[in-house]
Amino acid sequence: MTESYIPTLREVPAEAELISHQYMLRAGLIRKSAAGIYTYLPLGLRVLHKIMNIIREEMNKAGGQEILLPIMQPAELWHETGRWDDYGEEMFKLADRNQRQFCLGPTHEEIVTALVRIDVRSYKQLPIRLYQIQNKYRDEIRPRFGVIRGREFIMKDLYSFDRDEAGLEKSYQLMYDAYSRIFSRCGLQTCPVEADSGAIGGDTTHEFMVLGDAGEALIVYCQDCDYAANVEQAECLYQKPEKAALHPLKEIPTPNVSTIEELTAYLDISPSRFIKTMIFLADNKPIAVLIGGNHKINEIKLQKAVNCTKLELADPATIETVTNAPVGYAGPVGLQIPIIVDYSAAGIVNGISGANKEDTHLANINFERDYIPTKVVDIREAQAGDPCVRCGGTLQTARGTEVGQVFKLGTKYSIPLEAKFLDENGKEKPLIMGCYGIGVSRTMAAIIEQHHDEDGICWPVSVAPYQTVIVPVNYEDEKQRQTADHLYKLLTESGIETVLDDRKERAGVKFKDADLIGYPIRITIGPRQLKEGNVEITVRESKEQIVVPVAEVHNQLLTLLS
RNA sequence: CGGGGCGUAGCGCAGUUUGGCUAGCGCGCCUGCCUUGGGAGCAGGAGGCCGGAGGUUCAAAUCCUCUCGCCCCGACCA
Repeated sequence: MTESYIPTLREVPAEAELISHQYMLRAGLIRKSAAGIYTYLPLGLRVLHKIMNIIREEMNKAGGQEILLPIMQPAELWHETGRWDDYGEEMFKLADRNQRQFCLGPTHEEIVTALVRIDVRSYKQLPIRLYQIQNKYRDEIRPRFGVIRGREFIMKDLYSFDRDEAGLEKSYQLMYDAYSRIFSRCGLQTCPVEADSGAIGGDTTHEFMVLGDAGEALIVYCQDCDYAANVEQAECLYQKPEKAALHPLKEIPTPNVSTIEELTAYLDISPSRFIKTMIFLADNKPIAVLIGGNHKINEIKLQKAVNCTKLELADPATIETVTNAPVGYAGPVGLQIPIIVDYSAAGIVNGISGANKEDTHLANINFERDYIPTKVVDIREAQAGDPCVRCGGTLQTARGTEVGQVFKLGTKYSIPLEAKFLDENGKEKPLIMGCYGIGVSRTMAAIIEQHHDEDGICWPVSVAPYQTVIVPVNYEDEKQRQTADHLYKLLTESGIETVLDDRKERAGVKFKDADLIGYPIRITIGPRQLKEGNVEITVRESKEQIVVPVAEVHNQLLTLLS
């Protein structure tokens, strides 16, 4: 260890907020090079390799074949699928000396499809499942949480090519199952959730979430069945309108009261009685969006509902032009722009919304009587307490970090890139694709989030950088040194990954570092036990200690590590 | 990109409001002594273009302008 590069830090670097980020820096696993870009130090790299090997084993078992695609990719391919522009600012773009355009691959669908179209001609060659473990580059708006959202990160991505939907279904299921095994072998508890496919595309997709408060994603899950979904995707049920007599419209003065929160307090009426009217710009054209006052708009669902490529909240000037009133007093009655109505708003009888007039709201607004909806759709964000779309049970929310995602892509890439094959009837067909990613570097952080205590990391044996650390209390002591050297040699030769802390440090320092780094097993060699020919074995996670004769250490370890 | 904050020794920070002598503290690092079961003690030491550029001033870590970087919240995203 005196010759190892394991620089631990006593103090928490100011930049790190998440536990996993702090421990990765302190335990000497990573060092930052720029925002969202990290160097892996020897211990960090060992963990990474452990995770990669688990992934490789499971991918190979599931019919995957490893390849290595280029990081630098020509722009032409991305133009063919339209993603050169669609991916937008998030892509690192560069030009060579002749001004040919390239990007640093944020993902590899284009290039792998272009590969397969060269060589695959016949249904007899299918299915094909190719994967790689490779760096990805995404110019994130905001890199954060250390390695969890980096601009350079390591991903395993597998692409499946099948002849038909049934084949895709099989590939998808194989990957789904492999992912469950991979994460469980890494010691991670994950929860697969239905998700939105974002810039990758396709219809069916699941994300594998590591649950925890630090997670960036919000998910909903059903208490009564196994339904779980990212809120980006989670559907909400249509609610039947209340049955009540319709009252005539009535203006109510609301001076300087415009937010739902203020209105609730000012009028002493529950938020669910309000119809929130928001003005958006969909491809730069204003639309009004109506939603129940106690709900939030899910912009992803909204964007799909209005089928636009750019969606943003309207600026105050636009709102004033459209509603003839300052921000905060928009309502559906009399609006001359398309009105998109969420289920939650459509069901409100005698609702309250803005009057399109400064300092005024309108009461007793009713669907179809007072405004004609352009569309009635599900565009709200699911929330705790909602009924489950599957079984009607009650939904709960939780936070999660996404460590993997599986997509059914279909022909989104094979058609524009003309990746085709001949079926047994000699008919030309596009390949049916799926893609399956695991954030490898992020997985490492997620494991720490789930396996740590106040002293440091508690690595699961399967991914620990080393399984065992030998700590002689005083390595200068002749007897201790002999025992330590003997055990180190014995264990190493028997295939147990072992570190010998031969540093000239006081025992406390060595213990602290061992706990911080999180070796699953520590063997302590001290004068007290050594007098009797014994050493102490400590299990990091449980802190359980046993005293064993030197001769039995090896056997004990085999038991503890299995 | 909007809002907030921070750049001073490897790490954590003080000093900046109110300009003023050689820029400090803790940890870490080096040497020696001592110590050796949970981040010891004593003594000595090395280490700074005070993020960068320009300006104001007799004088700038400190004031002004510009710039670069980093962190947090949001929008966006895996």
